Amino acid sequence: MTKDSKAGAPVRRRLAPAERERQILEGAIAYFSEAGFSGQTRELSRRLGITQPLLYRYFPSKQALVEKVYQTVFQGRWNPAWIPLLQDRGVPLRDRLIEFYRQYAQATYRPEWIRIYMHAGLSDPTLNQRYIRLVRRELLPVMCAEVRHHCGLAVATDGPDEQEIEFVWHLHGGIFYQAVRRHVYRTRVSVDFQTHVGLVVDNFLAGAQSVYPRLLVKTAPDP
Amino acid sequence: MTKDSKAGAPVRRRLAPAERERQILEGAIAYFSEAGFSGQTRELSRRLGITQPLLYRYFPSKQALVEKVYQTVFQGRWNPAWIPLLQDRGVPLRDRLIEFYRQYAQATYRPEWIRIYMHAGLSDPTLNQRYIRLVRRELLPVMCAEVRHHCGLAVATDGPDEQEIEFVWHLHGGIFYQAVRRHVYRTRVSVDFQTHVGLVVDNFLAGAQSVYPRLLVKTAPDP
DNA sequence: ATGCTCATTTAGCGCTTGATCATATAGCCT
DNA sequence: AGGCTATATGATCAAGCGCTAAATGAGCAT
Repeated sequence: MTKDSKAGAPVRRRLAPAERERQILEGAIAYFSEAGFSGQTRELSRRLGITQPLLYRYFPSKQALVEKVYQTVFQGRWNPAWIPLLQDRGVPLRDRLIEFYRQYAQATYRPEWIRIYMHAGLSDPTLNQRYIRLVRRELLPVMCAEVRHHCGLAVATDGPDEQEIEFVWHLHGGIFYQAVRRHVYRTRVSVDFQTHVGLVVDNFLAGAQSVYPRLLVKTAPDP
Repeated sequence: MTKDSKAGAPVRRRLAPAERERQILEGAIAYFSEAGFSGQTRELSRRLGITQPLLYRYFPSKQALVEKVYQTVFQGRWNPAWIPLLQDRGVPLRDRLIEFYRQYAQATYRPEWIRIYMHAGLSDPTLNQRYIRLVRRELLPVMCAEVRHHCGLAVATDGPDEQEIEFVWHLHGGIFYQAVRRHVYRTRVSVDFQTHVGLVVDNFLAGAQSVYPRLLVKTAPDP
């Protein structure tokens, strides 16, 4: 029986500070995405195989660690190149949308992203509101414009109205909610994501041909 | 200066047990839907204007109170009459779907329902999985069948396949997610719900005409 | 091998939490 | 008015929380 074969003698491993910090942050993302931000530092340290006070050598407080988790998970996942991708009219709109959602899903439809996003929304939705403003300002107007063009309609000079925004948001939210079912409710979603997106995008675009003109009645009243 | 003008002397009100229990339960629903189930019994009692030990006269433990909250919020909000409503082919399918979502929204798209549902999903998704099984078993197959009929296609005898279910779930989830944006992220949704549902339902049905036949290729391969 | 440095642990403080029990008093019955 | 009942409160416990400070020892330079 060696010295550390029993629980009494822990294995003390000395890591380079940068490496240890990275490890703690990674563990914190995994743990807080499961337990939420009311998860305890002791349980986090237990999962990391370190003692709890060690966390405080690398992060001044739990709050600071939590904010670092936010930063790490949500920073740099938005790709500005998605906008020109969606605007490239040399490619059929359906293909642009499908390719966009392939990339967008890869960036954000991940367990940590989705779960931390929902945890944040329930405790303090400031982050979500900021993200939604981003989507609402950068992404949705572009989608509106491209759908209009796809339907052979003029693009409004003063931008889309609320009804139109909500209309494309239904597409966006419906796809996102599949990820919520998968990663929050942990239900099995046994269809291929790409195939599914292809179907709902085609459904959306085909339906838009007949619905979109009616949607615009208010913004452009018949003469 | 009267006896209870200062904080030192609380107003002790003696209620009928049934009334007090009802009041605590109502307050617990409001509080836990905001703070989540990691909310504290002391804060709950403070909001109710009672002392914390009094909670334990009516509920044996916090866990028991939480479970009563679950029961109260989710029990009896599902209306079996929705199924025959959706199957009534004397009414156009678009009108059936719009009326269904009007009633469904009134029953479930409420702040407490949505928020507690999401809180539950993140901490222990058992409840959500049960609810989703209900939707998946009772609601979605009916919607699939009615959409098929609406598109002039034969209804599959062995029920819809996964791809088809996910397809109608996109409609369902997209509408639900608008309620999540409203009640979880607390963003303003400044369109009329009925008008919005009308648009996305029409969009869905119009698109289905062209997409649904392709969707069924796998279940009914061409001879 | 030996000593030094600082990453890591052990011990523990102050506070909050869910839960308990004895005490006090509101409100009905007579 | 006076007494009884049981609703409500005050005091408090044990466990768990974020966080701190001193002791320890792993791993490098020499």
